Amino acid sequence: MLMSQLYAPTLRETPAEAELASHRFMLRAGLIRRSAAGVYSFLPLGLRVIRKVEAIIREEMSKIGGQEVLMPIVQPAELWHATGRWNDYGDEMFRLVDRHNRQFCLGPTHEELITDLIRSEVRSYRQLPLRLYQIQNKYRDEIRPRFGLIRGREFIMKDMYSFDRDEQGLDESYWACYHAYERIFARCGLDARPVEADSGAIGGDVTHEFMVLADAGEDLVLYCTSCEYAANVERAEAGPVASAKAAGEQLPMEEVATPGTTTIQEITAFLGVEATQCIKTMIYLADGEPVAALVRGDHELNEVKLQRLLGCSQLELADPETIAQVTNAPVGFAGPVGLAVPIVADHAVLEMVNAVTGANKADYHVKNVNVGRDFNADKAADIRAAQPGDPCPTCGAPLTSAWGIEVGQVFKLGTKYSAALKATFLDENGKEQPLIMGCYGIGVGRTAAAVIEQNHDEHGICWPMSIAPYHVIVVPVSVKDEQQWETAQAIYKALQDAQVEVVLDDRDERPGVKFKDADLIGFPIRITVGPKSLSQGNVEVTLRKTGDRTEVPVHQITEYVVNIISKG
RNA sequence: CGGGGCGUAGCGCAGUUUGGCUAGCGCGCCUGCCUUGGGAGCAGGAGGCCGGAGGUUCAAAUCCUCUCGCCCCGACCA
Repeated sequence: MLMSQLYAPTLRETPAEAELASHRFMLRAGLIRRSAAGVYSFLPLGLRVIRKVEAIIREEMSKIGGQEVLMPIVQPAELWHATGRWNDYGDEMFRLVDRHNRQFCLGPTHEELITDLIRSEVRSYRQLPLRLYQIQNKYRDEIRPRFGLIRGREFIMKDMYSFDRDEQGLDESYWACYHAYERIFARCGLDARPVEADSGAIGGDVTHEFMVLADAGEDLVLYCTSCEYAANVERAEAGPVASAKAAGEQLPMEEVATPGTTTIQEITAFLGVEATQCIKTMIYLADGEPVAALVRGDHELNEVKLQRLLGCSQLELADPETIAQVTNAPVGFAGPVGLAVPIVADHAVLEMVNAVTGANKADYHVKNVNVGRDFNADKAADIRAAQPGDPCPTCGAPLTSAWGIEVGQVFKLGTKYSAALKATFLDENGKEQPLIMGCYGIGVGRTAAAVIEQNHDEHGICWPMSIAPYHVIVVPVSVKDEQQWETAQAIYKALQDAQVEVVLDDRDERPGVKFKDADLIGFPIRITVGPKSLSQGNVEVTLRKTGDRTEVPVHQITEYVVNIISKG
């Protein structure tokens, strides 16, 4: 490909919309252009990268017996009604109505479709296991699309669905895919790590997310530095805390005036106590029913854990009116003593002695509150967010935290969809059983973006060889110099003949312009054909990632480059 | 959805507070000259319904009303 013909409109300045490195460089290097919020076109260079990521995915899916299918983006509402997700998905689903007033959605995912697709054909255990996958656009009307391809409303996703006869089969499918994902991300040049995760609306109980650790990540990951434990903060178990019970005698409860102090920070300053002595009481509405959740003052409540514990489909902080009704006080003075709604307490709260908490009375708190004597929790559970420094649930060493970009997730779904859609098979005994399902997604565009987050410098992208849009760019310092131009063309042709993906920068530009564009786009190898080296019969090979420069004789250049590429 | 901000040339922005002649600047683009190892220089040039609609006014990018779009923070999220 000639640079003068390549549709890669590079930008000198960064468009105002972009903040993250991946977003900035994808725009500046001419990989993508925005069409609407969270909706992008892929230009030739961007598409080449996407296709390479997809090719790696296809190879690895194929290795574990995955067969590719293509399913509709437009999906009928009935299937979604059958699983209840037409409602559960809420505003995140793009919905449309046809001329006959029939309802459809743009598929945010394909569990319903795939289950419908196989349920009439798969009849026998002899047809199992079955692993089907698709790579295609999916649609989610995100509340806030951002960061370019990292959180779009239209995005390319690979999803594999597995169908097995029993739990053991599911386990095999799950771990086969888990290991395929490790290979896929490694081949894309990513440092990705699997972490335990929450399964959210999609259902299921066992699940791992593959996280690319990067400051730009949207998920907080807690991991252990001395063992393999790693988990999304939504899921991370909070270990036990030191009990205060032995430390002190229970003192008589005492009401104190605390005018205008509604936050833990204000209370600790006003009363001169530690946050660890305070009980934070939050009133939630679980499917509309009020419930009080207690955590220690220095802890954060984990809503995902609370929701899972309560088994509700909607969980939100109660509005001020409800709080006033439940606690007889304005927001900021809630406490468990004498409260008439169900109380859920974090384990750490049960270990507290002589705690400070709201008095359920405007401008008052109570001191020396003790569990068992002054109030009882209806449920005690792990409902706080684990935090850095907490003991690892596996080995007890302190946990560390980091931000992660979720590039893939594997789920054991079980029978949620097969039961709802009556996808069954006959086992060896002729007995009808629901198929046991798993699903396994990879965000393709997001993976490419994550690669840039981990592989860039101030000048631009540093593509790993495996997914670089082209391997090599040949840059003659001056195309007007006959010897340089002839040599550059000869090298270009020789590399093409050797199946190298190469671009020749044939533009009559000053060298600085060509070098800047080469760095921005991120060709892993640059061959500079200039007067200095050429007088020695050499050209200069520069590696984008390391900046290493090597003089190579013109007649050896093809072999030299092919060798670098084959090493990845 | 709540809070904040922005829509003026392909990109980045000024001008809007205090209405006034032909709407500017840098980059990019086109032509010519010149230059060729890290985004050169000179000269000439093209490109705008100032997001859209309505209103006020002798006069609107500028004031008013409505609307559409985008960005950031939060809530939310396979």
